[in-house]
Amino acid sequence: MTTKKTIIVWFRRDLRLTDNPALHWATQQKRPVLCVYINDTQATDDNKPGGASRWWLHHSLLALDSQLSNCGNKLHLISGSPDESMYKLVEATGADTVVWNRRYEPSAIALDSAIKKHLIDIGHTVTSFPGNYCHEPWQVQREGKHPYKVFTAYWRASLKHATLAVAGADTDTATDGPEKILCYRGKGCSGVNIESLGLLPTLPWADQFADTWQPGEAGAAIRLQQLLDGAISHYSEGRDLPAVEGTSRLSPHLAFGEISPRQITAAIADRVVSGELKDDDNTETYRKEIGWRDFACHLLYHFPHTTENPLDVRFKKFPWKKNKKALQRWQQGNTGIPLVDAGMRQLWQTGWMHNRVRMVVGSLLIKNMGIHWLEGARWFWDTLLDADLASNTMGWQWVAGSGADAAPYFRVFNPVRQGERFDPDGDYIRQWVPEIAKLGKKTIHAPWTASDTELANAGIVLGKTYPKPIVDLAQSRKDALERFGTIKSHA
DNA sequence: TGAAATGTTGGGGCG
DNA sequence: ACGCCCCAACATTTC
Repeated sequence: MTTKKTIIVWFRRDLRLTDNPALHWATQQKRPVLCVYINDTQATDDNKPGGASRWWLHHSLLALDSQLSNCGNKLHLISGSPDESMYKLVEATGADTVVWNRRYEPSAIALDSAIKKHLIDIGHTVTSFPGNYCHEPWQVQREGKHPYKVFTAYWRASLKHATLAVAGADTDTATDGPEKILCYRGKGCSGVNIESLGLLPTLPWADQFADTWQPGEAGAAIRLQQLLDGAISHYSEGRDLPAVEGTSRLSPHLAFGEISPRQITAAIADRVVSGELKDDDNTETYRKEIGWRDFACHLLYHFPHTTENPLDVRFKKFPWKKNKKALQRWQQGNTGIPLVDAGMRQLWQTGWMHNRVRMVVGSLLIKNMGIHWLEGARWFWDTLLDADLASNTMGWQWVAGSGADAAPYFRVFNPVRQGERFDPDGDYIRQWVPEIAKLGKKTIHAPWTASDTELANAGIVLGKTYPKPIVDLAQSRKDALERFGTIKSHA
C-alpha cells in the first residue's frame, strides 16, 4: 500500500534547504510537500523573538520562500498559535504526516510535545528530527550521572560522539538541498502575506542592518566562504580583536538555522583534506566555539530554570542594584567608557557585537554597576540579530559568575586594560565613538586621563561632548569584590 | 575567556 | 671596582 497524502514540513529555526533533516526526509517520500512557517502570536517570552530577530526573520522567510520557489514549491505563512494553526492546517489540507526539526527551549519543547501528542492521538504521523546542533542536548552525557557543567569536560566527551547522522543517511556528512520539491496544490492552503506578520520595526532602527547582513541561506554560505578564505587561518588571535574581521559572523545564520554546524565543520574538514587549510590551533579554536554553542544547548535543556534563575543557588538572594538611568546610559552607549560605548553602539547600529566586547560590556553592567544580569540579557535579546536563548543565558550567567563553568566572582574585566590589549590602536573605538576619535591611542581608552590640552586639541569637553565615566573603575571594582566575595559564605 | 598587588631579577647610573 | 639605588620586566600571589 502506498499513500500519496501530503507531508507538512513545519519550518521553525531551520530556514534552509541544504542539510535540513526534516525536509530531506520529506522530499524523499515522493509525496506532495506543504512547507509552512507559523508566526506565533501567542509566544511567551522564551519563545518570542526580540526586535532585531524579527527583522532578520522577515528577510530570512523571504529568502526561504524564494529558495523554495526555485524547487517548484513555496513557503506557506500562517499567523496564530502554533497548535491551533497546525490542527486547522492538517484538517483543511488532509495531510497525514507532519515533520519538523527539533527546538530545545523549554517552552518550545512543551509546545512541540503537546502538538505531537495530539496529532498522533488523532491518527497522524509526526516525526521530529535533530535540531541545529552537532549533538542532541541529551546525547553527550555521563552514564547515569549528572549533566556536564564544565565546558572542557563536555567538549572532551562530545569528541567521542560522531556528529549527528542525517535521516536517510548513515554518515555524518551534510546532505545536499533538494532540486525539486513536489508541491501541494490542494485546498486549505491560503497563507497570509509576509507584511501582515508585522515583523519589521516601525522605527527606522533596523534600516542599517542590511549594510552588514544578508539574511538567508545564500548569505550564510557567503559568510562561510569568507570565514574559510580569511579569518579561520588566524582565528586564535584574530577573534579577540574587535577592529578586525577576525570572527565568523555566522551567529545569526546559525540562530535561524540558515546553516547547520555540520555544514560548517564539514566544509572545514574538506579544506583540510584538500590541503587548502592547515588543521592547527586556529581551526581547533573555532571548532571549540561551535562546541560552546552546543554546550549552551545542553545546559538549557538540563537546567531550563536558568533562563531567569542562577544555576549557582548562592546567587539567589544577591543584592542587585536597581538604577534605570544608569541602565539606559549603558544601553545607549553613553557610559563614558569608550570600549563599552563602542560595543553598545555597534550592537544598536548593526544588531551584533564582537564577542570579546560582549564580555566587557557585561562585566561592567554586572560587576561595576551592580545591575542584575537579566537586564543585560533582556537588552541583548531585543537588540541582537543572533539572539538565542541558550547562548544568551549561558553567556550572561558566565559573566555574572552564577552559571556553569562561570568566571570566578573576582574576575572583573577592566575595560581600559581590555581596550589597550585588544584594540591597541583604538581603531574599534574610533569607528563607533567618533566624538573622541582624535585622541591618541593611549588616552582614547580613558579620556578622563587625557590632559586639558589634549582634550582641547581633540575637540572634547568631558561631560558635554562625551560623558564622564559612569563609574570609578577602581572603586567599583573594589566594591564588587567585596559584594561578590560575600556569596562564598552563603553555602 | 582578568587585574592588581606583591615579589624577584638584572641592567645601568652614579657616588 | 664596588655597592647602592632605581626601575623596568617578568613571575607569583591574591582577590
